[in-house]
Amino acid sequence: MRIATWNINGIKARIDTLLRWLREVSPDVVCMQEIKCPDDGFPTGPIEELGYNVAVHGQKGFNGVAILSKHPIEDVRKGLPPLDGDQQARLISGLVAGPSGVIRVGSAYMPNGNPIGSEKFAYKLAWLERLTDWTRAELEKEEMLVIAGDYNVIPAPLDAKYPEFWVTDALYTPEARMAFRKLSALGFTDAVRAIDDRGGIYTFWDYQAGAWQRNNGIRIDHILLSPEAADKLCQAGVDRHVRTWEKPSDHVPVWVELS
DNA sequence: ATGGTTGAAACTCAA
Repeated sequence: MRIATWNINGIKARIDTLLRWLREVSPDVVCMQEIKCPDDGFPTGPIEELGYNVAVHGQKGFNGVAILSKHPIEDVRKGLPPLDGDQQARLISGLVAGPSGVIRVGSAYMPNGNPIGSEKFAYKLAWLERLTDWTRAELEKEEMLVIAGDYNVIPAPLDAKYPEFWVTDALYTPEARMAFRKLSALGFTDAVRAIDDRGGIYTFWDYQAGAWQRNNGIRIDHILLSPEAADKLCQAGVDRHVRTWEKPSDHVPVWVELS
């Protein structure tokens, strides 16, 4: 079964693009980020018409995550513990029973964290630590767990066309990269990296300064697999061609194929 | 040093 993640950058502005991609790829599960709408603003109708169930954790204007699934989504959990005082909608998870078995699938949108040293940067690092705490508890269940999303972290130099360009950016700070490594080290497999260890695989190109035309890209959207899920990893990749479509998101979909 | 772009929502912010 195919599980994908896509930072859509505004579901209302991108619904036709999403439907086109769903028809083309027909993934079993899609983790979405930056839907930028409240729950009742999500265009569930046309998505359900394509055979998907929908779970949404929305927010007006900013952030917002969702899960689409051809299989029923059970035990949906919204938000990242501790929930008190955190108004930002950046995590949703649910149990999906598909051809590969029962998987807890999480759609995660890590904070951007710029500029470095700001309150936002501190929130980013704290959020990654909270996610690490949450996943540590989940991993103890020794069940299939897939955390897919926009991590807003460039893990290594080969994950950027021009790494030196990013040294003053929160996405590439030693602190952010260390936090991502600490999360991964709990036992996750970075699916795309496990399949292909070469450079030049990017998931995001800025709208500005001709980043796409210059292939000035970075790999910040990741699919992390628990050991039980990694055992079933067959293939992984990036739907790069979607960036050539009209009115594209600045991110492209990333996917895994599990047996 | 600045500008370059986009979405959502509102006369600006976040990315």
